[in-house]
Amino acid sequence: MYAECLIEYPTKKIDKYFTYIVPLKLRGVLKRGMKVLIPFGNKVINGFVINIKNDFEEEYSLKEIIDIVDRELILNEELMQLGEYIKEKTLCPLIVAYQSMLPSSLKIKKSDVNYNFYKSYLVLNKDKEEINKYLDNYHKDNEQTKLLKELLINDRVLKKNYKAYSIKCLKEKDLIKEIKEQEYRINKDTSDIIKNVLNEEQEIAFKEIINCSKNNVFLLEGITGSGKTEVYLNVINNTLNKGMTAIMLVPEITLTMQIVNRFYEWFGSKVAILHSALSNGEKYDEYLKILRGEARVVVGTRSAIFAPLKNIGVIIIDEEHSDTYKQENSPRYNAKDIAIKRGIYHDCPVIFGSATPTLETRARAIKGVYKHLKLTKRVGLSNLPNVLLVDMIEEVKKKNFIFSEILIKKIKENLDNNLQTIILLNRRGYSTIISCSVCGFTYKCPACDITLTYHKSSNSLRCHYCGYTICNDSVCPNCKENSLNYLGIGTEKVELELKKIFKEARILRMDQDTTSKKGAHEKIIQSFKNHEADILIGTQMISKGLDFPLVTLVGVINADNSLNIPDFRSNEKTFALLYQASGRAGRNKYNGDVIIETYNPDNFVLNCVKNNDFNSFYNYEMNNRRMLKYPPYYYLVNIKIISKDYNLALENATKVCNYLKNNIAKDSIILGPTTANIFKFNNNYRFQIVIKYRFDNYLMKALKELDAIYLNENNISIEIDIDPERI
DNA sequence: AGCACGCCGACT
DNA sequence: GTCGGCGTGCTC
Repeated sequence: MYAECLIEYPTKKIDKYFTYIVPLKLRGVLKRGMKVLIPFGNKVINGFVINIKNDFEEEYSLKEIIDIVDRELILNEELMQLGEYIKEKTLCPLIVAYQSMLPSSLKIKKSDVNYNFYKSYLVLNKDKEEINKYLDNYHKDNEQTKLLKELLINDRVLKKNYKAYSIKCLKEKDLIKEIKEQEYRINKDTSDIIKNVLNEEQEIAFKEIINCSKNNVFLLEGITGSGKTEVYLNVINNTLNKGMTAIMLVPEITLTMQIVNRFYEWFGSKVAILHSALSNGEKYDEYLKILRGEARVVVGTRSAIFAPLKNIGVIIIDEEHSDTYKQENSPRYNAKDIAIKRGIYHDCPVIFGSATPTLETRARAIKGVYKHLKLTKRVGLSNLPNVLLVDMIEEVKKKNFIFSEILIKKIKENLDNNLQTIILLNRRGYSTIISCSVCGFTYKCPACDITLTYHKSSNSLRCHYCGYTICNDSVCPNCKENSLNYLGIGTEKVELELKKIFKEARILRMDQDTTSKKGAHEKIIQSFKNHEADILIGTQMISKGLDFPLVTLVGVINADNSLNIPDFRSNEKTFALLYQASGRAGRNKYNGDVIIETYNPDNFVLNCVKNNDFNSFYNYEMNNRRMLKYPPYYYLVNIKIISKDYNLALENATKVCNYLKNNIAKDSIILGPTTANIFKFNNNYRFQIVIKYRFDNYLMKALKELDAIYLNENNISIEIDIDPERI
């Protein structure tokens, strides 16, 4: 008996099957989809079984499989096929597709790590009568007595609650023994909660979804605060009651703990969570719960779409517009595509939910490809906030460089009324450009092509792409003058300036710099929620799905920031960011205000935010996309040609371009080569070519061939991103 | 990916 | 004469 295996190395050079002999002891046990330990070259590595067959025709001298890594861990047939699909669609090595499905990836070298988690308990080794007799003769009032008495009442006690010495004595007397039981690290119970009655719109959406048990994709378009989560919870509840299972994806778990806790309240231990912030042990536990069928609802981030659930009854993608659903490295899959693929396999509904869906999704909903469900009313008493655009050109004339008059006035009002304020600025650090006013020198990262950001708290200059850090010595390194200017505003500066203006205000800042430690997110959010601070300053991470009842004011500093990013989605991203941020204001009985500071108060996108008008934005941007031939009218492929050698990169970019011109459909558009968005990154020069196409029967073949050409090149590499999130 | 093998340059 | 550079090719 023989097994065809993939090798754990995630490279295209070795993306093929290797045949091994199945030893007698594993016959009948070894299955397709299992991780195995195999000799390869002169090393022992992990492999992954693709096929088991009875004969082999090759002339190799075969080696034997050493062992199965984990007998419980096995990829089912659906996921095995899904792996092939991902390889085909994203041009990744097959093993990479499977690695992204498994919890602790195949890459882990120490294959002897046992992730099973045990707790040790103590139990009686004699019957209770004998123990009582023993206690009658043993009169000391020590821990041993206490332990025995405890065990007469409870069947077992936790070992760690007692001293090793006492345990040792009792063991020697043969009175107690130790047992081990496997435990899950995460264990939640349902709690009695008020399950809100659905309003009319929610009820309609709920009914539509549950009455269509077949495969259908829904867009649940609901404004912020309209209670999409309640619809999800009811749909999932209904699915579980039918004996089926459910997956729900969220953009980032740490910021969505409020939703996860709702899931625990409703479904308790039936919920498994999967995301990257879990420890390897926790991941393993949650994965086992799913494999064993104990967890029937999976909540998680992108890769949770591969949860090995059987009999899936619904798949939900919350905040559908989030860019986190697209993986930015190999395999470059989009969880939304996988959701649709799995939805077809299980013939179950797929729900995309958002207040600001992507144009692609909304266009499909309007065309009738997806079913369009709408929630237009905010739940409870809350009203939509008033949005004000402030012209910063006028403010600068009044020497207000960061905060406009009206923003300061409103913050003050909020402080006086004991209400909370959120300030959004999509740039971290203190100052984003440091340049010399004498010689014009500007600090740049030596490995990347961007300016360094000044961080005042650590007095350092940092590259936000590669992490390069140097100490700031306050003089221009070029002309040695003490003439450095600190331009461009970051969250750190906003915090310090606000502290100067409002000396008694309690201010929190949430950005990558203040949330690098595990649990820091939750701590800041909880603290703000408990009203331990008046003002929360942060980057876009504060705009997502958070619900703070006392926040009545949201201020946006330099809203133009994200409009000016050179990407076809920058309008869409800006609208979503500002619209979602606005949704943080006035989620309760208070009315909310949103103040957006901009140098372009006439900008159409910003005015759509002001008018809370997604429809106008949609029509405007669809028109842009149609004219510029972008999605949803055209599909995109982004090809990057990367080398440490500038000339080599440029030369090959031109070659690739010519190759494409000769090998793909004539009506497909080839743009470039141009410099990539981050032209130089980690000392690599990056050129890119963008393909826009509608139907192209030659494209995939050409891309595969291109990939193969660069396989054996050493100083140059190529990256192909099909349906890129940004270009 | 990792490693061995192999063929040319500058050193104790 | 040897140590070591990294180009090439193989791993069931």
